[in-house]
Amino acid sequence: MSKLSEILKTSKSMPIEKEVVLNLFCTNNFVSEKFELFFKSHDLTGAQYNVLRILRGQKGVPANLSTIQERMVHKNSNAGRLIDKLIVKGFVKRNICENNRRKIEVTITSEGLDKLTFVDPYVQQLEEELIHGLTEEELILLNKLLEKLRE
Amino acid sequence: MSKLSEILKTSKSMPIEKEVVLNLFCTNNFVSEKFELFFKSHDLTGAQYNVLRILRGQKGVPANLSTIQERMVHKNSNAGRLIDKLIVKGFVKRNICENNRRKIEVTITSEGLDKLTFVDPYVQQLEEELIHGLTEEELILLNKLLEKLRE
DNA sequence: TTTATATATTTGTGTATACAAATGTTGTCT
DNA sequence: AGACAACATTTGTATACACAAATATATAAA
Repeated sequence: MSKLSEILKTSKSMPIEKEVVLNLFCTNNFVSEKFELFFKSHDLTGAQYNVLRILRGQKGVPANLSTIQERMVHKNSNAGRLIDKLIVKGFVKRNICENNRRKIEVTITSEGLDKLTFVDPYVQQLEEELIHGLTEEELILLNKLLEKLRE
Repeated sequence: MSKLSEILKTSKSMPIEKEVVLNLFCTNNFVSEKFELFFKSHDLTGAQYNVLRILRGQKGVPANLSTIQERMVHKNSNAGRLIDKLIVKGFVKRNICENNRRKIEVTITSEGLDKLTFVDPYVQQLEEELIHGLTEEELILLNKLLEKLRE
């Protein structure tokens, strides 16, 4: 089920630019599904996991909502409500910033850090599994081509 | 804003497998955003456009919901409610199948066909714009690598 | 014919996304 | 100080997605 024509259940050929767009879409779906399935089994979503990683990267320095929002890969999702869910799960805490009471300071809790250290190796394993068919050179090339597409 | 480190606003290096996954995600976002923005300006969504194309491909032969569902790139979305919206817009019509009254026969209307023929050239233009930075060989290579990732 | 099973679609519901408007806070200009 | 714009976050709302349950029809078995 890996070839594009099998996914689209069509025998028609199409211009290469359309093929690239559809291939990108399908491959992203394929990868995202695996990740979301995995995260779900750990009561997380991909976006939540990424926010936790951003907060860990702060090394204790609190981050406010707008910085979290702009660092998120999932640009669309609403950082505020996402943080609320992580608070309920006990993985982050929030305080109003003393110097600027408009801002909110978000920090990862030790439970959040524990969750990350527990989950991280499995994430890496999944990443390795996903790209196992490609050689080092192919991966470098793929990165280069994907980046070039965004220029 | 095309380099991954700029998007993630981080200077950290990361293992290549993580980079590939994030790059895939970001490039797909980049491309999808452009398409959805375009479709929105024509009162369509990407999924709706794809369904219309599937129906045109039927060349008059009605398609039932489950076939539409399995041919859709957007596997997650609900073909039934999506078709309802296209009916409201007048682009498709539905009938109960005479031979098997469980099934629903969906066909594209002439308004739907008109919409497609109007929109199609702009879609192609957008596709060409998106991939303009890559040579023919690079596109072929990218397709190959994306497909290999799904194996 | 009744019962059971498979198929095709519809509906319901909780969650997520997209975007606009509202709220509260700070800084600036007069 | 008062008015006003800029900023950070929250809330509202319409739409979309994901998944389970319900409905309706057809097929097969007893």
